[in-house]
This record gives sequence, structure tokens and C-alpha cells, in this order.
Amino acid sequence: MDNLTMSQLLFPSITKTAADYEAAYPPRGLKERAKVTRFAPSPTGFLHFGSLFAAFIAAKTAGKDGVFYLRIEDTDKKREVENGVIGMVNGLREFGIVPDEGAVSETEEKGCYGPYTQSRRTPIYQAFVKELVEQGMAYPCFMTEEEISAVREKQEAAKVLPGIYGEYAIYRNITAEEAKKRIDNGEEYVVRLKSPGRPDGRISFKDEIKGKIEMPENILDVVLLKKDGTPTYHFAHAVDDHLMHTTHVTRGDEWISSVPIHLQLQRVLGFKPPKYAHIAPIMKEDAETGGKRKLSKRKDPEAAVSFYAEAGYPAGAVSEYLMTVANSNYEDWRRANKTESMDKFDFKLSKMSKAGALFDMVKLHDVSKTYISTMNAEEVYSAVEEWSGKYDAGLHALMTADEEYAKRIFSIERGNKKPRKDIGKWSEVKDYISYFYDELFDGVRGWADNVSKEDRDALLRRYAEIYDHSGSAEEWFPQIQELAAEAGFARSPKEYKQAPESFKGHAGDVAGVIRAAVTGRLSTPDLYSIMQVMGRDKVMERIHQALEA
RNA sequence: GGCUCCAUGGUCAAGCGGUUAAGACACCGCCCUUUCACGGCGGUAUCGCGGGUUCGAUUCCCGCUGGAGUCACCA
Repeated sequence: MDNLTMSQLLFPSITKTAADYEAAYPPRGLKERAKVTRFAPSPTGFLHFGSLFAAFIAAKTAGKDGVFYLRIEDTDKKREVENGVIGMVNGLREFGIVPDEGAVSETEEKGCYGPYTQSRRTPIYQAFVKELVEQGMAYPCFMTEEEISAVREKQEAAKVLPGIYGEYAIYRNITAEEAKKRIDNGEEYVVRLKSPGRPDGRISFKDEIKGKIEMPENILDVVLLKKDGTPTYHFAHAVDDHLMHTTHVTRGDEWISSVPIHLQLQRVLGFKPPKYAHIAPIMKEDAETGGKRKLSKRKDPEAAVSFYAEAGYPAGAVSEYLMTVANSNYEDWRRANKTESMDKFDFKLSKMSKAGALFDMVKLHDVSKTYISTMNAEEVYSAVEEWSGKYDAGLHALMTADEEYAKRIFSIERGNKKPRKDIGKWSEVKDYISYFYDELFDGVRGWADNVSKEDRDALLRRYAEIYDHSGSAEEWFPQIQELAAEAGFARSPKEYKQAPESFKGHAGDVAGVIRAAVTGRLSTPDLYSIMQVMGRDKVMERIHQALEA
């Protein structure tokens, strides 16, 4: 009877019961094995690469038959940031992650299992706590911060488990009368679980990624409701994931140690626990210690998802990388299914690695190169146009000034069966195509050292005379060979190798001279195509410039 | 410190009692080639240590070491 008095005292305005909410959140009518997952960030406005990874995993786990939703965990006002939700939603969408349900912006959401924003669910949590109080499973605790830290100090000195439990839980058996007196007196309190855990109890559960995990049972009287009536993460997790029918909780593995609390909460509340999949964090080599550590928002620019957008890594390429990290067999699948959508790949939580992988920027770059190599000129153009619009006004101006020209540049060695794998990120494009634009061209960067200056100049002068811009690709190379032969170079590498002493070099070296003059560099895509795109005037101009230099 | 997880090349990793210990990135070499790439072929390089169990351990068990996580009215 006292419990009932207590629950009324604590929650006089809560009229709905747990059963009411159970009825309001009926089971989802999903296919037999369909999974329900979620991504549940705090709306800090900062999308961490690790968070993106977690969201990615949750979305892939749900797949097309399941439901993936976005829940905003904003129970801590101190962490809140303006427009954090919309920032999060937009960040995810850039990477193709669009939740089936949940928050859409600060004020809107979609789906029938909401609200999906915890700050709007306070009465729900309180209804469940109220019920626990009625059952004598929860109680108000009036300890002050000072008292609690004094207890902790004592416990640490005595080398016993720190926290509020057993003899340290001094309000565990507080009467309704005393509670009323204190409340009337203006004292603040939290509501704690009256933990049924036994000191020597053990629990075990099967993690979908890590396998069987065994741990001591929870004996702490954890806080359910903070003094402002708002739930703690633990309690909100238990209630929300139950009501929203989450089947698989995917989250960072820093949560493993609180699983005993969660399991206990679910048991006390009469909920069936979800399956857990604890994801190992993406690590970073720490230059200072030489060891590994989590990718840090503070120290690592690449921890922010915005970093990749700025560098110009296509979101699709980042997703490809994420998937190779998540399921290493994805790479093999991708090689065998070059043009398939990633959605066709059978992602498995059980294939995830148990240990944290080191973030590999070099690998990302390679994945991105391969990804971009499959794009056609149109796609590359619009990506570069969009990227430069945001991050490189100079490049953007060139792109839009002559769209056709830019597209012809991007079409070189692209869209064929063996596409060139050159661009890794959009920020590389400017330098890569700089010689096509006089505004960007910075002169000859260096000559190959196997051709003397006299020979070079002679070659260039002669080439300027014979250059035929209207010639076809088939006619072009024989012309180079002809020029080579005239000047004492072999027509082919093979011919040169047979008698190196009788030649100055071979046709390739001659082409190299022309390439350096026209583009300023030793390494470019197919020269004939480049000259065709550039136009006769620019080609001749470059050759003459090189001669004068 | 207590509790917990993890441990194969420089990196990501396959492996699940017997293998020449896959594959990818990076690196090196060769081939192809008008250059650069792409591609093809090949190469360097890995089972942390010590005990068991076993005819036989990278694989199973224990210990050690190392790394990571967690011990809030933050998530």
C-alpha cells in the first residue's frame, strides 16, 4: 500500500499506465525475419565518422525488408546544439542513409512509433517508472552530489565497488511519509532502481558480433529518472527499444559494460531483450604514443564527416570504404559484381570484426579511385561542378564558363572498358586538369632527362611543322614514329632494345618531349586525345612557348 | 585498480585441429605500352610469449604480455 502512495506522491499527474503505452505501440506487421534497427545519436550537430559507421551498420542490418529509424537522444540539455537534428539528418542523407522512420528535422518526424525524440517522451518514461515504484522496484533518492562523492571516496579507499547499492543506498527503503516530508521541504531527488541483483550473480548474453559475453550481474541502484524528471540513457534505451520494437540494437562497443544494467531493466519491466550487436570503433594510429586510439573529434580532422565532403571524396566512395571495413568479404564481392548496387550485397553482422580497425586513408583513396573510374564524363562533370561550387570558386568558374570543354576533358579515357583510375577526390581535379586551362597552366615542370636540349628543340621545331590536327588517332602515332626515325630515334621500344647504341631513344621518348611541352608534365592521359580536346592553337602555342623557354 | 573485450604481414583481413597460412591496400620487380595510368604476372612481409590438450596446433584450454573499453543525475 505504501508503494502506491509513493507512486502517487511522485507522479501525481501521470495517468496513463504502462499497459496503455503497450497498446499504443503494437507489434510491427513485418515479415518473419525482418529486423528493426535504429541509429540513436545525441543531436550535437557534429556527425562523427564513427557515428556514420554505426548508422551505416544499422541501416544495412535492417536491409530492405526491415525498418531502420532515427531516434534523437536529447535527454541531456547540456549537450544540445541548435539545429543539431537537421544537421544529422542531412549528414546521413549525403551518404545515402535515409531512415524509414524517425526524426526528419527539429520539429518534424515520420513513422507510427514516435515520438522519436526523447525529450518529447517524458510522460512515457515516467509512466513506466511509476509502475516500478508501485511494485516497489524503484524509489526516490535524496542524496546530494556531495553525499554521493563522499560515499565514492569511502568506497575507493576501502577498495569496494563504487556506487549506490546495498548499505550505501540509504533511501532504498524510504517511506512515503518521509519522502513527502522531504519533497514538501523542497529537496530534490532522483528515482533509482531497487536493483534485484545479487553480489555474486553472473549473467551472460550472446552478442551478434562479439559472441558470448559473461559478466557480473548489476547490483547498482542505477538512476532511472534524473532530478529534472528526464530519463537516463539506460532507462530510455530499455523503454524506447521495447516500445519501438527494435530487434537489433547496434551501437558502439563502449556500451558492453552497461549491458547488465540493460538486461536487468528489461527483466524488471517485463520486456523481451533485443539482440545486441556491439561495434568495435574505428581507430587511428596515435603519433604521440605510437599506439591506437579512437578516432578523435579533437585531434583528427578526418573524424568529422564534413572532412570527406570538403576533400571531395564522393559519398558513394566513402560508403564503399565503410562496407569494406564492415564486411571484408565485400571487396571480393565487389570485384565480381562491379556494377551492382551495394544493396545487393549480403551484409552480415557476424562478419564484422571484433577488434577496432585502424582507419586507412590510403585505402579509402584507392577505393575512391576505383569508384570514380566507373563514373562517366557527365557524372564526373556534375560532381566536380557541385564540389567546386562549394569549395573552389576558381575551378567552378572554369567549369561553368565552358561546360562542353570540361566534359570533353573528363571524357578522356573514361567510359570505356578499361577506364582510367586517376582521380581519387575532387580536390585533385584542379591540378590534374590544369594544363587544359591557360589560367592554370604553370609551364613545363620538367623534361625527361634522356633527351638532350638540342634534340628536344629540334624535335619540337619539326613537330610544329608537321603537326596535323585533323589527323585521326590511327594516323597520329605513325607520324610520331616518322618524326622519331628522322631524328635518329627508334620507331618502337622493341627496335630500340635490340640495338640501343644505334639510337638516341625511341618513339616513346619523342612523345614524351611533346607531352612535356604541351602539358608541362611527364605523366598525363592519352596525348592524342589531350591535343584534340585542347585544339590546334593551344597545342602550337605550347610548343612555341616551350621552345622559347 | 575491479569488470569486460580483443590479439594472423606496415594496414584491412580469410582461416574455424592437418593449408605451399586466401585476398585487398601499400611497397618492389617484370610484362603490356607512344607517356602516364589501367591491366596481367611475380616478389618482400604475418600467426605476441609461455605452458598444456592432441599423433598433430594459427585454430581448443590456462597463464602472461600488450592493446582497447567501462566504472556519472553524459550519451
